[in-house]
Amino acid sequence: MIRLLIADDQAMIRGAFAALLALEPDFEVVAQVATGDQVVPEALRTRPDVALLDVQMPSLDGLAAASSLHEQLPACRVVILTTFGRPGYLRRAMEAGALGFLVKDAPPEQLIDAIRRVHAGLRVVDPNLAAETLSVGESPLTGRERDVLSAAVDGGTVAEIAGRLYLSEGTVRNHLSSVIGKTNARTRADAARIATRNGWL
Amino acid sequence: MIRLLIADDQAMIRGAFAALLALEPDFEVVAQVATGDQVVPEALRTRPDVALLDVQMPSLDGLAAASSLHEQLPACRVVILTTFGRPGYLRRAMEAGALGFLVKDAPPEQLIDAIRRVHAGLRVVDPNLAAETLSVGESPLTGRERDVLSAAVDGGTVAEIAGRLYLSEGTVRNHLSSVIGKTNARTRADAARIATRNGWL
DNA sequence: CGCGGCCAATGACAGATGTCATGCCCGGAC
DNA sequence: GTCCGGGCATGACATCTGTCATTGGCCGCG
Repeated sequence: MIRLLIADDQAMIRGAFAALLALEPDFEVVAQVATGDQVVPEALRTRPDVALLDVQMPSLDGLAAASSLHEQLPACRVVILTTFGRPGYLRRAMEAGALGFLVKDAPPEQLIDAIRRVHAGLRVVDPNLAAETLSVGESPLTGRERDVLSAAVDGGTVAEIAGRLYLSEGTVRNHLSSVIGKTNARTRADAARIATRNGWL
Repeated sequence: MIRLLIADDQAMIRGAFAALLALEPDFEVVAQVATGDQVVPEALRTRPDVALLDVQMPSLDGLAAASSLHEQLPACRVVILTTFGRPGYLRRAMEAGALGFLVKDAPPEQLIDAIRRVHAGLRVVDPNLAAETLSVGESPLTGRERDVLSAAVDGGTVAEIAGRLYLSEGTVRNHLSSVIGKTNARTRADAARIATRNGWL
């Protein structure tokens, strides 16, 4: 019997996954949580064999939750599940100690299969995404560049970003210029789009 | 017995919903499709009582699929299901003849309940979203403004947008300026964000 | 018919943005 | 120790953006 924990912020999806997985005779869903910070406490209480974590969750995302879970309960294997197949996510998931990484548009059998494999200690990664991750490479952005770009995604002006980060406008412009160069973007908005798509933010 | 059609581009979600709904003794999932353009043909073949349509689907979105389904098979009630509770979606869903509108972070029981109610001919709408829709109001954008803003979302320059739409740069700037004013945004990127959030694109 | 709205375009202007050169400080690598 | 890269800043520059006034053509409506 494989004991499962499901973490996803969307209740309907969570319930649907639980229903899907409960159909398997050797699966048992022992916990469901909606936020990242509930993962570790609930896992310590219910001792699942495998944790299914969505990347997008409020208060603590699935990747961060994975790493603290891996640290505090190494016996529990982690499968990361996400809507968006972003290269950076996969890289971070691996660094966080996850064994499995799936995108939600794969067929359900693949999830079921992945859970069994991961439970057996094997790694399971979407092959297309793995290839893309290798081709995209790591984020070329420095820490500060990432900060500045993150502050720019909501469409604010340079002055606002500078104010928010306590920097001079010139410095913000320099960082943004550097980011635009590194991402081969044409404008700051384009750079934000590219960095987001690659999971660099 | 309520016969169901499920349309969602993400196979895993589709399968999970199917599993969840099949647990109900009076539900029967008779069709699953991945794209909007498959909805009508499949519905004509399988004659479902209720169609569950996701908004985000390739080639034809759930809202467009809803309206042609409503036209060609009025007996089939439509429930729109979406990840993003955007006011504009709800408005368009109602115009397309949908009876139900739910966001995916509602609990699963609500979906089950909604299907039964919709099957009985009742309307089911998320109350929070309904309130927000009323407060946000209709899109203030003219057709051309929407075109220009849509072409601007990917972060291109004015020159690129002008080229793509066969307009002069000045005209594009005028439209963008108008959009920025109407959305109370500070920059074009901000306007794009606001319009997207409201489902105006 | 005239009015108003949408669309397209032009010209002009202030201000924002992206780029570049240059300088300083710091910490880690050699 | 020196060297180098990251972070921060300044100043200068060309260009791009956002705004405004104005013009004209094209509907649709009273």
